Amino acid sequence: MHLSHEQFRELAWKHGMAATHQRKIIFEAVVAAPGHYSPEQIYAVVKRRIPSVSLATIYNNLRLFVEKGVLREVTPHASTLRVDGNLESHHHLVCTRCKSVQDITGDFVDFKRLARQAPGGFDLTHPLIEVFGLCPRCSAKT
Amino acid sequence: MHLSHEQFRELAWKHGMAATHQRKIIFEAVVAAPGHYSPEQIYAVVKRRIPSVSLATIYNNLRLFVEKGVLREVTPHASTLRVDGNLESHHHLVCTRCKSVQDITGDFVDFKRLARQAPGGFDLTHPLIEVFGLCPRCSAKT
DNA sequence: GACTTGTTTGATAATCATTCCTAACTACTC
DNA sequence: GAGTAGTTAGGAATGATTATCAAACAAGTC
Repeated sequence: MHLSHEQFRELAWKHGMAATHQRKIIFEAVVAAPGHYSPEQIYAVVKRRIPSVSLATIYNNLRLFVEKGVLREVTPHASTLRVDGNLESHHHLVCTRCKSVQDITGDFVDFKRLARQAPGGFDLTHPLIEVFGLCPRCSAKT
Repeated sequence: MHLSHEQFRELAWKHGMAATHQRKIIFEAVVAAPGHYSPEQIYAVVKRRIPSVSLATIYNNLRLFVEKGVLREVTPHASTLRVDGNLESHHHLVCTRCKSVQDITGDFVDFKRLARQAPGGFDLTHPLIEVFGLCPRCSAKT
């Protein structure tokens, strides 16, 4: 996907960011990516169009895009490993802002339907569900 | 939670691991943790009972526990940031082994029920769902 | 179109979580 | 209780991400 300078400027404007060339190219690279690229991969793509670009610029702008709500983070997670000692069947409620995790039990997923919609071969014998939202504390801060 | 030496030995045995003292203390620390502790926090707890323990031992054993299926990882994630350029409403199917993420659309979550079971104050106005399983490739390898 | 101000960039150093390495130790077998 | 394979402690190494800071830039003002 390519945008005109005006289109991108409007998009950036709407989210309170200056419309720089780098930002436009990075945004295009992310949206055009077939899957979910890592910063390094995006860097490689952007470098083809702006050879002088710095990896730090990729990181800065990805972060900015996520903060401004233009893009979202896949599996938002605490920056460190967490393990689950709760051996009962349960799901998780994850706060996208502070990354806290609460356990939740209950039967709110239609697994039959899910299985039908999942691509063939995806093994859902022990599905775990994670629901993202805002915990009370972060929600209050807004 | 404290286990007798015999109880832990049996548990370890069942999962094909040797029953070392360190492992027992680490396991107890994780299961006793009220929330989801980080490796550093578990290290601090274990250190109170085994002052000479090394942080690497915590990491090694947490990884082992997860591999052997004794504990599970909270929000399994790729070791690097991923952003989502898909601006349509959709959910994710995440492979717990290779960490790949596929997009999935569809209506398999009962949000009313979920809202009822979520603790008060948790903001679910833009819920994202992530379903963990095994992608076809990893599922085939077993 | 030049001026100004606050923002962004690029290059590199710094930081943080995690893994690797190796010699010394343990659990378990016989 | 000696042998052996697997485990540990400790520190060095790695890899992802963030901080720093001087130079370049965006965008509003004249």
